[in-house]
Amino acid sequence: MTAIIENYWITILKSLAHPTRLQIVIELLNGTKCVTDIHEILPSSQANISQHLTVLRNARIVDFAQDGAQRCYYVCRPELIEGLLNLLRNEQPEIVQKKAQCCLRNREDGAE
Amino acid sequence: MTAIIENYWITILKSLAHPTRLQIVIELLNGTKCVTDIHEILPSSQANISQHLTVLRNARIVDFAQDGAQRCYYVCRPELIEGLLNLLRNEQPEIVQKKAQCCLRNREDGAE
DNA sequence: AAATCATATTCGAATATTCTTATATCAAAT
DNA sequence: ATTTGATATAAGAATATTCGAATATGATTT
Repeated sequence: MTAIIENYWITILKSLAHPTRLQIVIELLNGTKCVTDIHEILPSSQANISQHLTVLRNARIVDFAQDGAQRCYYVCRPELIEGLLNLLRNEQPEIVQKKAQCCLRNREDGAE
Repeated sequence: MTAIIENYWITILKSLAHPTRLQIVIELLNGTKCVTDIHEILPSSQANISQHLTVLRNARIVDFAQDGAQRCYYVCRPELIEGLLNLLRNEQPEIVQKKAQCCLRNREDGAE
């Protein structure tokens, strides 16, 4: 099983790796919101919120339903996003390996 | 339950949101490796690998055990990283909301 | 102590991201 | 048709990230 990295994994991770965008996503998990709603909750400008929503939409993390002049944004892959957030919330203790022998480079007794 | 974003969530997400770094982490999940090992697997320069390892280490995603002149790197929060990767691997279908009414802005009948 | 192997750091250029300002689009109401 | 409310886009400055080249550090061997 070779380690395959899909390009869109990077896209998803990049999209979430910004405070405002992560906050937007968290807010949307609590319920569909239009741009003005989000603008009222977060301290960013309307244009900036809109730009971030475009990034999230390109990453297929959010989508919207048009309602008149409004666009009601929602998280279109809630399981993925909630799963990621849950993992981040469950801060686990770090493993410490005191001694590790990772490879046999430069060892006389290196078998094979 | 307010939506709290921890700074280190962003740090973790940012660290993983780079092809080389994500690849490094995936390789390390398969077993501890020193810098030269990683250098032999990935197409980046030694200096660059080292730089990326520093980023991952600052995010507390990897750590190393010194073994002579070598540094054997390993993923120090494997549950977190494997969890994230598993979520990314399980591509889930996107939800489509045809009609959404996200807020009662500008509606006569808007109750409360 | 000099040479060598393994790894890290510094510097700087190239590139990408972010945010602000201004403007454009588009639907609904007047 | 004009205005208004809601949202998007364009342009550009400010900032951050990335990576190569050169060099430094530190452990091991000779």
